[in-house]
Amino acid sequence: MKRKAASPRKTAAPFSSCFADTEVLILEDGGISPHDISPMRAGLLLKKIEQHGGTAEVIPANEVLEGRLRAREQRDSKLSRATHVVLSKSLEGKVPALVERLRREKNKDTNENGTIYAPLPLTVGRSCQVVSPDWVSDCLLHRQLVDPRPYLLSLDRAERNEGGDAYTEAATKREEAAEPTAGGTKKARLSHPSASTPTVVSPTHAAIEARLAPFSDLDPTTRDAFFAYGGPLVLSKPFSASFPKFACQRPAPAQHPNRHLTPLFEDLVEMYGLGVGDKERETAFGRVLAVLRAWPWKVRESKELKGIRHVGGSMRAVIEEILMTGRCSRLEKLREDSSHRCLLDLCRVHQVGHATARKWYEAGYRSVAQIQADLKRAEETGDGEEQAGGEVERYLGSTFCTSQRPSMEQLLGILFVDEYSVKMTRCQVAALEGIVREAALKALAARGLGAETLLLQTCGGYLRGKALNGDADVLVSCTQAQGQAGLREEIKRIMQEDMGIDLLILKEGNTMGGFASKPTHEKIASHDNMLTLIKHEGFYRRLDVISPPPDQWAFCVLGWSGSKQMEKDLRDYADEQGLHLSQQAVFRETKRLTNPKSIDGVFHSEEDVWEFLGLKYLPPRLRCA
DNA sequence: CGGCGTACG
DNA sequence: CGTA
DNA sequence: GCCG
Repeated sequence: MKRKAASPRKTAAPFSSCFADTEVLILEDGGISPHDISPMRAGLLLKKIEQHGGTAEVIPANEVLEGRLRAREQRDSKLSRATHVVLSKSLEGKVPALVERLRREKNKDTNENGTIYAPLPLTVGRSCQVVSPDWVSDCLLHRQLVDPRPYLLSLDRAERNEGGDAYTEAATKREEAAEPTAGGTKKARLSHPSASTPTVVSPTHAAIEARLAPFSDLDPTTRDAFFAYGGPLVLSKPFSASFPKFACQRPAPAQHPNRHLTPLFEDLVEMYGLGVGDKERETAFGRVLAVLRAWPWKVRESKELKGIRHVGGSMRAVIEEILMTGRCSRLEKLREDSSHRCLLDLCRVHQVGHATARKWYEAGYRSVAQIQADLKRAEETGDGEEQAGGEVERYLGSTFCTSQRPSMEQLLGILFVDEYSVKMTRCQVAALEGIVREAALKALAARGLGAETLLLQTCGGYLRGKALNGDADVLVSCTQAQGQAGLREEIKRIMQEDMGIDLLILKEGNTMGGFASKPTHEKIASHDNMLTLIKHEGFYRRLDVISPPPDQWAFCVLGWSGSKQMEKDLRDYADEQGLHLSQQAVFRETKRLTNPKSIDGVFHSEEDVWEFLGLKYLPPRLRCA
């Protein structure tokens, strides 16, 4: 039964123009109590003001207090002057400092570091009124611009300290203009009708909007997706209490507000994993990194993260140091160690991790370049015989090859170390996908199967929307099982023989007949895959082609889409539900689930899998944890 | 204090 | 042990 | 390093 086409939205008339001609500057303070202006609340206020005909902008109060306003942020400002400034009660005591800072920022063009400040979007001391957020709520409630006087912040301290300046003169005038007996005191401290009932902006919808607000720099698609994601958010509790335990329960967009923290955590993960070789520490930092990538607003104090799973004392200490100094002494200490630097360099080679790098290091090799030099010597002193497609053999007599016995893959990794590090644009990944598609269509056509039976999806970072990718993970299958059998092998052959493509095969998996065994005694045909270097536009590109049977399609797409942390947490989460998730299927105890939906026993899409696990679906672009 | 994702080559 |  |  279809929905009425013209079903009017419940919120048919949510808009008014009560904020017309007002330009509101909201100072967000990062607090989470009902009286604070959390980023969530700030976003909500902003949205509401804009919906009702006004203009608004959110500025972090800390940045004003600390003089960290950036010229760029100011240039982007929609406001040339504010008619109202919204401050929380918790900042009331800081009003003098804020006023002072606002005036200073307004009057100077550069700070001590030479950073250029654009004029603040605030005409201090003119008609601008500093009010509590409840003014906004009450305007909304009455659908009109209410008298701001009861909501004015107390400026007595400001008056005392800053006597005679334009701001306090205006403030004084405002107070004089007010009924002399209003409240019986000049200190009209946030007293107003709804002071005892903290502004309730409760619907789930509002919560989602608010959670969305910090992501205003997201592209519209991601923004909409994030909007659609309800998430386990409870406004009545502190946000940290409703922050989900698992990465698969929270959206993590590529562009997130904590990029002042994540790059250093990425470095810590790499350093502990490859440099130090402490994989437990690596996972610990990786989990915190995932938290930061999903935290919906800019962390300003490490204590905001108190109580979040995986973020313990030493993690908060690291965060605090980065917030205070922009640096991480712990990481710097590790970087000073030259052995760590060498190990990281050696790990650039494909098929070389911490253990192999250490082995080579202990044998005296300090860099990839050094190994390349060794190989080059062998090439020059050797017979130099050219062997088509077999240049590797030329080096087999080198000191390095005889003493370290690198695998063929590693040798290729050394020779092509620069090519491996070159990333592809999305366009180039799409081109590789096109090549695989062409080969797959030919293979299917040869079996009398049409294009409509082709299943093809490029997963990995590409599917998550990454602009640059180190490889292309292309999944290929066929809705008809007989079309999938041997498909990957056929694609390889067509690419090499019919299309004349230069393919270096690094690895080929189960060319049929392999079975997954671990979680079940039931036999499940595993994926047919290959890892190759494909020459394209003059570069060798890493191309993975994976071909699962059609009934495993959804699990495979999910399993190859990442991020790594997302995959880990999906499995952890499944375990907690008494289930087992693999790239082939979901298992309960030891038996594969074949008929969970009691319809036809097939998971057709990623969505089906998420739903079965009891998870809100996260589109790939929100899996950047 | 054990465990940290998991299957595969 | 390294990779996805 | 953090959790159960």
